[in-house]
Amino acid sequence: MPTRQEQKEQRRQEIMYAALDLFVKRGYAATKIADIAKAASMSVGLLFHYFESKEKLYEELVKMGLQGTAYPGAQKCEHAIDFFVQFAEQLFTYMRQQPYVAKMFVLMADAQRSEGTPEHIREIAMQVNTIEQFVPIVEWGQKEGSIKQGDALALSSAFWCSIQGIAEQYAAHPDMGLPDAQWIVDIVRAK
Amino acid sequence: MPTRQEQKEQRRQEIMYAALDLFVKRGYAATKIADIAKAASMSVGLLFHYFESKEKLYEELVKMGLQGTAYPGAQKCEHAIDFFVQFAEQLFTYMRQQPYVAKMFVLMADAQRSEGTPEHIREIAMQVNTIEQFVPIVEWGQKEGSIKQGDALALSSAFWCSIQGIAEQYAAHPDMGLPDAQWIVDIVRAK
DNA sequence: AAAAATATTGAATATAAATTCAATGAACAA
DNA sequence: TTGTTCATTGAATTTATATTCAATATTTTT
Repeated sequence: MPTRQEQKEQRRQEIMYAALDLFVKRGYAATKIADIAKAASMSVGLLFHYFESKEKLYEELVKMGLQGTAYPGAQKCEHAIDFFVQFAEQLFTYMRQQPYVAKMFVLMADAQRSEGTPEHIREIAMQVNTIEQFVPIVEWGQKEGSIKQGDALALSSAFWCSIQGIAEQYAAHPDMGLPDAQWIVDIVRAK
Repeated sequence: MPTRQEQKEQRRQEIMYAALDLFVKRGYAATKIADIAKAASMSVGLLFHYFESKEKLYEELVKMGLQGTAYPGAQKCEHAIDFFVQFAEQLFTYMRQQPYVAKMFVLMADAQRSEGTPEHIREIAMQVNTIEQFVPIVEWGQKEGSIKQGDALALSSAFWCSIQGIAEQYAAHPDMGLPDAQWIVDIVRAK
């Protein structure tokens, strides 16, 4: 028998996962509190007992996304290209194992990109560094010969956006599966 | 001096472009009629003089997207890979030349994917054939040796989703530019 | 120029969705 | 056991936004 504290935490989790799923499938604005409540099998009133507003719930989700998203560093790679391989394979593995990883990935991107996002939430979402983190690694790989030539930021961006697009597809239709990570890494790989 | 018919058509266009821009930047649900009206420099009432509802406006946009999206066929390519090169380069060229191409691209994908889309609109959006159209070309290229091996549908999907992700980024931040089309084609290219 | 048709506006209304709340039930502490 | 606190509900309220409308201005037709 779980303590009341645990129960409470459990409830909050349920709400958050239900909201994450719907926010990703329909978008934040299109998702009704009533739908989230239904998905979490509870009344609207109870949902508000746990979260003071829809926006606050969104904020909590984005904060959770910020935590969970500790991407693997460029540990012990002989070649720069190996970093990208590791990165993509690890990410895809997580996504396959835990559906919420893919969803969170999409949620964070949305929060960053959409003009509809309340400013203070966008700021939180912006804290995940994304494209920029790849630039130095691309540059290293270009010197070294394992990464193709070209504007390093543009290459990083192409890689990242592709993963983004794939994550969106996967979040919406997990049944379709994820591609071979190597295929995507070929975007940056030297010929 | 334009005729009234032309004026009317002009007005409708203005509204549609304003709506396209906002739908893409914020999402359909998050976009307020009042915002569209302001972006199109007209009153809310006038907007309703031209479109009977927000949903109808959305529908018209999706129909427009269906028209405009006559993708180039696999004309006269010696190798399958050339088709993908042509396709990506042509698409990127259009996107660079006409901002609305990238926006429309994103709108259509959203309309297809989002659960929030009214069913009859989704059906219209679904008529653009996307991933499936690539499968036979991938298969041809695999026999031929110009496309890498692996599940043809998965490969097609990876290619398409990547372009999708890049288009989304570009629609939101056109200033960042588009990558070299060849980089993306490398997803499917045989080594 | 007068009449008719169309364009345009913004405030009024209707609708939809978020948020509150008073009431009830269940668990806990005494 | 009994009182107290927390969980839970759904209907009532508030707020946000789509939609309507009556009034006015402009253009076209006769």
